[in-house]
Amino acid sequence: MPTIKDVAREAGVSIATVSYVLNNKGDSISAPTRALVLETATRIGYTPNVTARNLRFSRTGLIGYAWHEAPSNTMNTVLDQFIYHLAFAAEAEGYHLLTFTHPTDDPTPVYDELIRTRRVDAFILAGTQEHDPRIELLQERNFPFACFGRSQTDRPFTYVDVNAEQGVHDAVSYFVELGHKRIAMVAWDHKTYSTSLIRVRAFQQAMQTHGLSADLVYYGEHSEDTGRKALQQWVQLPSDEQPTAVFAISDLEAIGLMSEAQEHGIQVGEQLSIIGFDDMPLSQHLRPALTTVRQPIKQSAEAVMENLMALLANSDDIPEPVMLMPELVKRKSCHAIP
Amino acid sequence: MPTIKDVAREAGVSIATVSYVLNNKGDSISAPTRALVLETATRIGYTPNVTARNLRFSRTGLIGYAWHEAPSNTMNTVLDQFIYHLAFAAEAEGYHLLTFTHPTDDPTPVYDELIRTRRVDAFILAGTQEHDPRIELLQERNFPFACFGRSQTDRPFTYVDVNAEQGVHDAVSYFVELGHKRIAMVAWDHKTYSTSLIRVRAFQQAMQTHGLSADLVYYGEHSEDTGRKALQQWVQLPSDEQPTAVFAISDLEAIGLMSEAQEHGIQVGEQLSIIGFDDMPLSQHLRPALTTVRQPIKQSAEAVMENLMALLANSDDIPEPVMLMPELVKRKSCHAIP
DNA sequence: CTGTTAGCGCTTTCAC
DNA sequence: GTGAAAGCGCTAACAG
Repeated sequence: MPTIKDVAREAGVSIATVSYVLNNKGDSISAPTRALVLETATRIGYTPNVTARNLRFSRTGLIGYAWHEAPSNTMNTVLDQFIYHLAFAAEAEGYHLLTFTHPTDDPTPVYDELIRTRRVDAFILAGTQEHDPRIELLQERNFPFACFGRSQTDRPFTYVDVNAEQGVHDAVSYFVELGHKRIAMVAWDHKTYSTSLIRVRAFQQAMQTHGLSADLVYYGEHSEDTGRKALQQWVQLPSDEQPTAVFAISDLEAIGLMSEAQEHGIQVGEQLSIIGFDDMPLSQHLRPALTTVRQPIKQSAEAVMENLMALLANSDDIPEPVMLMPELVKRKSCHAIP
Repeated sequence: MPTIKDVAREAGVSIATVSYVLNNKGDSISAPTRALVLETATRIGYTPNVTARNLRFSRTGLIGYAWHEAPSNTMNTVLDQFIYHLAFAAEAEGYHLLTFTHPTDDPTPVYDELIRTRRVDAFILAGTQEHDPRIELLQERNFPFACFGRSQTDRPFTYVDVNAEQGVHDAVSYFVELGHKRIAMVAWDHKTYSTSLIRVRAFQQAMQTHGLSADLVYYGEHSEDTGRKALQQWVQLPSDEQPTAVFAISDLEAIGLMSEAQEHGIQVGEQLSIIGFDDMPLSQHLRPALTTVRQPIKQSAEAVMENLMALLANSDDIPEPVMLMPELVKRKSCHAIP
């Protein structure tokens, strides 16, 4: 592999000159020399060694991103999409993503190691927790990072999040417009998912706004089965207490809900309206096609990168949080009360 | 951030000594000096700069892996799982994954650039095509790589693949055991997916082995809808020509098939047996739970890394291809012919 | 046993 | 206009 030295030798100039030409620096290179260097470089197929450059500038061109756990059994499509768009957005800015994994219960050592070895220039965090030890670490180390998802912290930090409250509100309002009064929700256990807390609160608030009671909330883990169990429970209720509409915290739960309802002979749509959250790729293909709150994942990824770039350009001033609006995608799983 | 110089100064020794101690080289460092250096290093919090080390060794500790396209609309769970396990396997070997994207139609320039800039030490390719331009490029450049998936090439290369033939054979044999004779298949267009060709051929072969005709093969793109369309077509057939069992090239098509069948009032399992391929996380939750051919994704990722490590250790001898066995996971979507 | 030094490939200040 | 040389942080011959 040719180095800058080879180019210099071939062109009969010094390595400094080659560097100047290639970087358009030192505006005092004669046109002929410049042309000669350029020609020689392409001729012998020279490309700068990125590691050497990195050493010089003490940067890496890498952004660290941790894998969310165990995609083997849970189907975390949102983050799958996020990382893909993130990779794109990073490349648009001349960066690459360095992906890594860490134990669920103790993520910080890996972050610390990556910082200490100067393996990456910054981190992007997704799936942030209410009190996220990673954020604390990064703030303490004064290391650049941007988040997808909010968190409780003492010091401000830059993040992008989806206005789930708005999405939940839209979903509930839509149900109400259709004449529903008994509206239930399937949620996750708060302990494990802070996202759930936000959405449940938004649900309660929205219901209250419409003068409805939010007493039908079923809690479970993130799984298709949770939707099933919720329905099984509600089906036991006296018929006038049974929900006519259900808002599911994610499409996965909505799918479980749908199948279980169908097995109970309940017509989803006609007899039971369902709205999900996330707009999984599969959701539009369900029968009935699932009405759901779609998160703007691509825009989120782009916004996170944008924030990070701003931070990297000027580490003193932390970009303001960005809130993106979700969109209620109306399909066939909701009908009006006759 | 402290450097080796700082340690040397603090400990009152030369940087060479520090380096020796830290790398356990030059077995001639006195115990006291060694202890002193070690103590100083931890005291001032020294960690080697990985970029400097990389420059010295002309390595990067990075393995390039290209994102499969557009996870936004297709649900490519297999590769999603693969990359996750790959990240794990890479870290076990002291590497990290550098992920990148490229245009579908023209991947090679990005690979070329990554090679020329020496951004990565090797590549891992997944979703290999019949004639893969990436493989040609890497072979020509003499750059280390390992594949998940076979391909047609002049020169040998190292790869890991799942013995799809065996999986298809098991599926068909299972149908036959259950008494099925009219067995259909949903497949992908060959042009776009070489994987499909392999599975279709295996299907035809398996059918032939059992003395059955493989005339019921429906071709479509990789989508849930393809399963639906296949069923719609078969339903038109005279009843004695309709399939009693269907093998779907992937679970996604099986899901479409199932829903469509159910909408036609066909009892999946009892009246129509279905087997999928891949064992998507959702598949076990379907009703009936889907019988499917599970690919050993984790083992595949580990085997690919193992091959790559062997190649990196000795680039002269290309590790033999590895064939992993899939497993027929029997659930509820297949019943015996009465 | 430990230190001096060259060098990995590149950028940039300072001289000429 | 161009080149010599220092230096980014680290390793490893080679001296002593």
